[in-house]
Amino acid sequence: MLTRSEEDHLKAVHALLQDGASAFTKDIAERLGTKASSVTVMLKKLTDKGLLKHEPYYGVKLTGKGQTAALRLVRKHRLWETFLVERLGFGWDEVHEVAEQLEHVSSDKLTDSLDEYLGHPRFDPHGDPIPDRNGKVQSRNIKPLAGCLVGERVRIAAVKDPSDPLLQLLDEKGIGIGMVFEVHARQAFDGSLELRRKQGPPSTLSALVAAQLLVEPARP
Amino acid sequence: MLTRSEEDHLKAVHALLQDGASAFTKDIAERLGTKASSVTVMLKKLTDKGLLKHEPYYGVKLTGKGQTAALRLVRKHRLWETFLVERLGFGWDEVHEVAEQLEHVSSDKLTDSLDEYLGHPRFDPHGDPIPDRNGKVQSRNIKPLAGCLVGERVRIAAVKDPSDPLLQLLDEKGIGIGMVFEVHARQAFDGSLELRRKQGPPSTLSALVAAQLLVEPARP
DNA sequence: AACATAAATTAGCCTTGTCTAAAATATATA
DNA sequence: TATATATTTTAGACAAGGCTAATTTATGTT
Repeated sequence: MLTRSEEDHLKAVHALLQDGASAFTKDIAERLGTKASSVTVMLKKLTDKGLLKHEPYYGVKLTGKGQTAALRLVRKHRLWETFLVERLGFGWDEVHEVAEQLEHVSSDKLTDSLDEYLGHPRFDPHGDPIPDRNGKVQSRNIKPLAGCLVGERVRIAAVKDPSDPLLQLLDEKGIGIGMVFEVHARQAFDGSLELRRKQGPPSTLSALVAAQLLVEPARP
Repeated sequence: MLTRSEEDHLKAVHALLQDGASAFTKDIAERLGTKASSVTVMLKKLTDKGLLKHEPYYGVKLTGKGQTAALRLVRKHRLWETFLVERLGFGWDEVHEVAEQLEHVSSDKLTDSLDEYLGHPRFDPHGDPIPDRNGKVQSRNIKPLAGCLVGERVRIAAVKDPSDPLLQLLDEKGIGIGMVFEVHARQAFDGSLELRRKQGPPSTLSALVAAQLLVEPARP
């Protein structure tokens, strides 16, 4: 059984390793709002429990056991986010903090029942994949919107680092997961993009925001 | 903001005071699976926070603020139990432990959304009333014992017309307000009922007496 | 009244998880 | 290569919340 703090550290490591990056003590601390010295202690503890490999002064890697545990947490987090948005009517920018608490409730029966109740969703409201009960995630052909060519037709698949201000901005511009756009123009001087949708007004996005949006190919 | 342990103690006090009984340190400890000495410390802490009145060596009472906080916990607990049973298909005997965890999730928006999602239920799967967002509890779901079915588990809530001889009779049979029984058998020919309690001997009541007793559903 | 017993409290210790400050290590630069 | 800097780890302190053991208070009995 893991404590809440252990779970938080495990999830932070998993999140940092996600993008192919490596997980450093200071990054974990920053992500959790604690100090590096505290993280060191927890890393040792999780290593002793066989959840990760921690070579002092070098990086951290997840063991198979740690990977499994981390994926269970991710699964719970994203299932709860889905529940909050789809059933309780939360905005997609209001769910993170609450899901952060709900994910620590430990009951396999609860998790699996919720999964079934929601119809085994494979992606959460932010477009991130939900691991199934065996830890399998559905993979997709996604890339940053910023790298798309003019004329490409794409579906918004996910938000890379979903911060509240960013989600709110997207909400204001009427951009959400699952929506389909055509890249209509790119400003050479600042890299901003103009998107067209089938109906409704076009939207202009800064290069910075476009780099945060992950898209998948969409049929015309 | 209350810690989880503070919430647990507050709820224990509230539960003990429910039946008109008084809350003693050792009872709280027993209920929480801790030691009396630990409880004493927490009682002092909650008293300092203005949630209860604790006269050392005498009892504990809830302040208005404490009552409000306790009712919010009860509300969350029972709403989650309802959700688990009605939506996720849990058995009524499987929900307590999970609801015990879920009730500590702090988000008013979550609680109120859940309440609305469930259609503002007024009683949980055990028949216990669910306080509304202002702490109001629905007048209880009471009915004459005489109309109960064999197998029902009920708490004695009131005596309809309390005459001295009747009260004396009940006293002799060891029956009082707040006690919980299971209706174990009904004699067809005269309508008399046999009641079983958790410990101790069974009691047989005439149909006349059973008509005088008002009961409410009780959890096992 | 005096004493025995039960319950509550206090005192002191332990574990967990955090912190700060100091020491150790790795890395970049002159 | 030597050294400056950034990062990590270690050492020691502290608060929360639990425990045991000893003390205090209330209550019941002779």
